[in-house]
Amino acid sequence: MKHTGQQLIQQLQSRDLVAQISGDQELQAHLDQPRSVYCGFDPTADSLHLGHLVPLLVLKRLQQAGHTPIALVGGATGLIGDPSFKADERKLNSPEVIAGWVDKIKAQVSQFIDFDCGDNSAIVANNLDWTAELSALDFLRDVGKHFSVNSMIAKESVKQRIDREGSGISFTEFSYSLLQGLDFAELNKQYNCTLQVGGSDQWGNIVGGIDLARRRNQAQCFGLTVPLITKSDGTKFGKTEAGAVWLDPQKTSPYSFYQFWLNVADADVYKFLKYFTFLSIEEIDQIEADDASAQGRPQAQGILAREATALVHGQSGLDAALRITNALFSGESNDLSEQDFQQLHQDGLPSSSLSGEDLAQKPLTQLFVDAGMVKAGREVKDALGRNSVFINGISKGSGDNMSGEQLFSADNALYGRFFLVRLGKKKYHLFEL
RNA sequence: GGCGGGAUUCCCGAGCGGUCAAAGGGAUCAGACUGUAAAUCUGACGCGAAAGCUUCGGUGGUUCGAAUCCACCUCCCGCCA
Repeated sequence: MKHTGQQLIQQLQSRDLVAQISGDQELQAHLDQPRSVYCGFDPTADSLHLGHLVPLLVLKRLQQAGHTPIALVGGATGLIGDPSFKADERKLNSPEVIAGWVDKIKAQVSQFIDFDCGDNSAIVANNLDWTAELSALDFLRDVGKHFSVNSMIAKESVKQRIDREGSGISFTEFSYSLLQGLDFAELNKQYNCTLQVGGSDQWGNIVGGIDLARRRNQAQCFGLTVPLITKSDGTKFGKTEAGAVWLDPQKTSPYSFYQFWLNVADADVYKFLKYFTFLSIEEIDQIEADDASAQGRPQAQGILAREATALVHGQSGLDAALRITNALFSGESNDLSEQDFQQLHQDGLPSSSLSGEDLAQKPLTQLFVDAGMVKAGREVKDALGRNSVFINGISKGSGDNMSGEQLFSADNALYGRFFLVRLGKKKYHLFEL
């Protein structure tokens, strides 16, 4: 082992990665030996998003420390839906849809942990494997018998649903924590897994699993939760105007991903460096000290953006993101070469082509909505009203809305076919004739 | 099964026959200030370039006029069984 359990836990704590922990001293001693650790990911969409990244990285950190990570994909639990701290009952997705998502999430999770490093190579499991054939009666007798409804309804994670006027909880969702408990007991039996990691909203479910493993397997298990990620301004972490920040490059391009990190508030950036990078605490402290003593813009966001993007999208993804960023945000974008434009397109800068017909008939508002730049024409109208729409660097106003044909004529294009449109300060789109 | 309560624009939430595209807050977008931050201030915030068009769970009805009243339906919640 590279570190003692105590060192390992202290490291995590120094990064503020520990919200709750069970059996403090015992867990530390337990981790002096190589152990198996699991974290579950339910397929609630076709991709994981930033919220999943912290526990996933904790799994990686534990693997680096010599433990065996087990990534559990919730093919079964995804069919049910976790009610923990959710305000409303959620609608169920079809088994076919979930099965498709399971495959995608398995692949994503697998990027982050090492499957080829000897004794502690990672494992991916699917809880559908031990629940699909389980009969309802067996489940009620073998699992349900170990859970007390009294304690389940007392749990904070479902209290809101039980107390709150106008909401309720179905038996299906209420039973969720039994399934998760079963997962822990099952992984304990199959792989001798003794630690579960999860978000702090998972604490209730994890504790349930620890109890079940003790009762069914006479095993002592532990839980560790990572804190809920918050932002200093109180808005939800991991959202942009386009919605969630996904790990799938098809859903959130490496460029957008990079930009997300670059725009993190100063008040959050050092915290996020601890969560989302593998830089040492000393390095992060040094960055913070340097920023504090320097004037102007801190360097932390740039470091965070590069580290996180490389971690999720690899060096090539980072390179593409940097190429676009440099082209758009430093210097004159009109200086770009023809090859540069082609590269931007390949690198994933949002692009679309223009047809003569559309240009003749549609106002800019409609053209930009069609291109996916904005959700509603109103945003364009608003921006035009403030002269903050730029076509190849030239500001356009409300009067230009109807003259798309002229604005996007070949004469005005760069290299006869490219238009780089900027809406507001940061939203770019490449149009091609 | 019985009895009550509810469904409003992304979210929360007012409205209870005309003055309602619908208060207020949050989120979001644009502008100023900046550092592609934060905070603050300004504007926008159903769709539409506009004329105008379509909304307040659904379907019918009463009325000159309905988110607001009536009937039925759907879904949700609570209490009791």
